[in-house]
Amino acid sequence: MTPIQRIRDDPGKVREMLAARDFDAPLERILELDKVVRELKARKETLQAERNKASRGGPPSEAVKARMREVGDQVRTIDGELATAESELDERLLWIPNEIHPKVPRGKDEHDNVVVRQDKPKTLGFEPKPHWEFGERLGILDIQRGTKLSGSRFYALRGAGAALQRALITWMIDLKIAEGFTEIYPPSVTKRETLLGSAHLPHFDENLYRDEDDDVWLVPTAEPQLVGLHRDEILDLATLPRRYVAFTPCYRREHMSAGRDVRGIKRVHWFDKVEMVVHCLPEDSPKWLDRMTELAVEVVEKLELPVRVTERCTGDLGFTALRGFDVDAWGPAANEWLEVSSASNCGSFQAERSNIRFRREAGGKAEHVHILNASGVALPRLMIAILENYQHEDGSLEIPKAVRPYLGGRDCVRVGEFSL
RNA sequence: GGGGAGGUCGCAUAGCCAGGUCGAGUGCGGUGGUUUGCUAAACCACUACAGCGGGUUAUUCCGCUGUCGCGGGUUCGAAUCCCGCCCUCCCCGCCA
Repeated sequence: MTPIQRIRDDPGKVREMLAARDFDAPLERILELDKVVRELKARKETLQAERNKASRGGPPSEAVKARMREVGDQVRTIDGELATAESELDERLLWIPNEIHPKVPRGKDEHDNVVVRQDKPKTLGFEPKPHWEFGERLGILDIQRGTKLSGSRFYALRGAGAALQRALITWMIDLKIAEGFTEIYPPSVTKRETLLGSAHLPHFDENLYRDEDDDVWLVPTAEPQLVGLHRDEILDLATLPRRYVAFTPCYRREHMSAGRDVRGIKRVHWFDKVEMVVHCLPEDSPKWLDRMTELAVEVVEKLELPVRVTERCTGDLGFTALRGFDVDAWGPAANEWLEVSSASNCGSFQAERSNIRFRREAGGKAEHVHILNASGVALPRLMIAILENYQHEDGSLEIPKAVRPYLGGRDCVRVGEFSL
């Protein structure tokens, strides 16, 4: 159901949803605009019906022409009012978040998320160094020069550090391909329309980089591209579920989090991510949420890193999600759980905005698909977890067994191999 | 960047140059039916979507409006004329 349908249908329910998400929207104003728009349309259509009738069949008399000139003027007047009301209505509706699944735990922010699973943090037997210190000493992470090149919150990987990340990307994509996902390599630059479809616009607006001249935007994740792939399409039932995996760079301005996580590479303006998106039948989306969460967990587990899975509460759910889980890896030096993936069931929300449908049977009515996304997973935090869990006291880094085949068999990065 | 062609109902096309029952013809595909031992073929019918209103509210139904890449304009009336934009194809140039 689209936002306006939901509001007409049960404004109280929408109000509850807004409160649960700690969001605000002028529902009264929206209902008023909706009413105005409908009335104006009704009046306009009556006039148009009269005009169509008169112009059917051939040249009308001068008297009729004169009358129709009047009708035309009236239509133009209504069009003006309609444009004003409709644009305000449309704009306001874009700011209505998705519904909330009834099972979602209520809560204010991430502190109220519910732990579903939590491994024991690994102990190293010595005091682990933070990833930035460890990585720079080993010569595989160069934050200073990244900053020199591009500013704060940028970094460069060096030598085996760069190779490790590249290996992780390939390995993670291969895991998804083995699960039946199709790899996509989409542009990392996109259009306004695509971002409106995935609902990154308008509410994520201030976190996005853009080029004003050409109205092109840098993607904050591959999600808008993997959703937008099927914009304005009716998907063949036999091709569902559509499972996609993509690697892209991701760009975020992070103006909202200025001052937070400033050290290291936990929160940066540009990072790499492997992302999954599934378009499926509505009845299958709960199952896919679980499955995609498992696929994110799989990555962390195969790297033999401690895993935590939490279910996001109402206040931390995000604009587009009905329900979602976060997957974290433990960082022993950071002494915190690092969010490496966020899995969301967006239901029909993005499919409605992107006009993506399917038919259950030939000639049947087209229904919106359900769309889900999950990171599979984000690289910087995975790199942090590896640097912190696999460091040795002598300053060398062990390479997790799972990615060794992707690094020509390399099992460690020795001290002295690389230097900044 | 310069020049040319073009974007029409799932696909392919007609209609545009001479504006008026053109929301739109034809072929293919699809759906239903007739015929048939079965299949094929043939024949017949149907075959976009959205919004609003009415009847029913389980499905079916009726009326109106809009949509011929998108947005404007001209006109009593636009798929058809004019302007802007987007996209595709071809040729030339330039850069990789």
